[in-house]
Amino acid sequence: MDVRTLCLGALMGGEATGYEIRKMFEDGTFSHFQIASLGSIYPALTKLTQDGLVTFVEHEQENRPDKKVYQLTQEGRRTFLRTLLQTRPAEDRYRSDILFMLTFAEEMPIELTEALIDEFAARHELMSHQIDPDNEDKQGSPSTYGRDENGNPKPGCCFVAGLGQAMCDATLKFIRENKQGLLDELRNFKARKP
Amino acid sequence: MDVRTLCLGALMGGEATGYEIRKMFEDGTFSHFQIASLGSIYPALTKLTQDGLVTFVEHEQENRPDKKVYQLTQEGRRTFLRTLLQTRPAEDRYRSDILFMLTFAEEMPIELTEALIDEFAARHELMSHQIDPDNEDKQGSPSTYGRDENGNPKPGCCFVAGLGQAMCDATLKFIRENKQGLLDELRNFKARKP
DNA sequence: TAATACATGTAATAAGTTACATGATTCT
DNA sequence: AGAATCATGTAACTTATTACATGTATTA
Repeated sequence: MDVRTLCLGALMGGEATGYEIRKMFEDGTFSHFQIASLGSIYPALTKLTQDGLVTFVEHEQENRPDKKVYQLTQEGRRTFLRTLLQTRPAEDRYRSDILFMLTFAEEMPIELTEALIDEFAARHELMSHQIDPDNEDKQGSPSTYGRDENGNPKPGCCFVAGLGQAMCDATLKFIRENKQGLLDELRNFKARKP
Repeated sequence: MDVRTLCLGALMGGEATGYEIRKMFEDGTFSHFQIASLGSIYPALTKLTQDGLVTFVEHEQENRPDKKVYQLTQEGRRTFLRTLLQTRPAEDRYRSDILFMLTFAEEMPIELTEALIDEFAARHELMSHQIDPDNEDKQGSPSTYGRDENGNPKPGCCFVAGLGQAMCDATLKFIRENKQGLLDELRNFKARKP
């Protein structure tokens, strides 16, 4: 799924600037299962504008670049919906340097192993927070996303959020239950053959 | 983590061909948290050979290209271990078209939603299988990986495999418990405003 | 004082994927 | 008969990342 489609999807929840769209992928609704950086979002929005799938209104600001608030056109909405129906979703891909490194735990100092596990846990704790739809630290954030016009949470979003939460919880639980065991094993392992 | 490092890691478990290394990322030990395609593995091995980090022995075969069995050099092993100690692991990144699409469940036919969920479940079921270290359909596979010279499973590998399994299980459990609920909600949702 | 948030945009670069090229054997 | 497995390798292409460019206001 290319960044253009991702942007269309992001705008399904209402108008937003490029900067705000990035936040959805960094912190917000989509953060745990899609990524898109500013360097790809801005060109994508330009392209979408040329193709008539989005329009923008320029809001002047003091001491800042003009803010461009993008919105789907009818054509854009239709296109996105069509894409949804026609696209065979690509394989999920998860890549984790930490897990790869932990595979070689025997070869590194135990402190490093522990640090890696702790970092893995910390990141998942953070993710768990970001997913939480009730978590509105983001006071007045652009997050109409995940909710419809009446402020009701959308079932699809809830389901996906719940799934993300479940994955995080499982990860954290596994670490709680197995970290010490691994570290002990590693100490034995190293004692036997130094 | 670039493909070269990934290849070095793959060879930490013993000798292997480029083709076999790909399998480790496709089906094997690393499949659930790293990816590497043949088009990137072969050039990486060539580069590593030039740099003296790996060597290969050519085994002639009938009716096939000669098989190149790669092996770490001492220098290669040292380099990998150093990388392990020095690398700040990059952020984990998970991307899932299916989850992205499911976010928009309200906008598509219920059958599609269900199909997407089922496919997501099926893929995780498969992954769960592939992770399972006891799963030796791969009779006599090159998988010395995850085990040391004596055939003992390596604690680090077990931990990572267990974690992957836990994530899969959590995902499957969540789907079992929430799929019907979502579909019902969607039916209500659509009944209210068609 | 340094970093972060806000705000957009471009361009060089890096990186990997897909497709092409070749070809026998085995499974379905 | 067709697909998949084994086996390597190259090259065109796509794609996104990183860095650059610019600048204020707020927070730590």
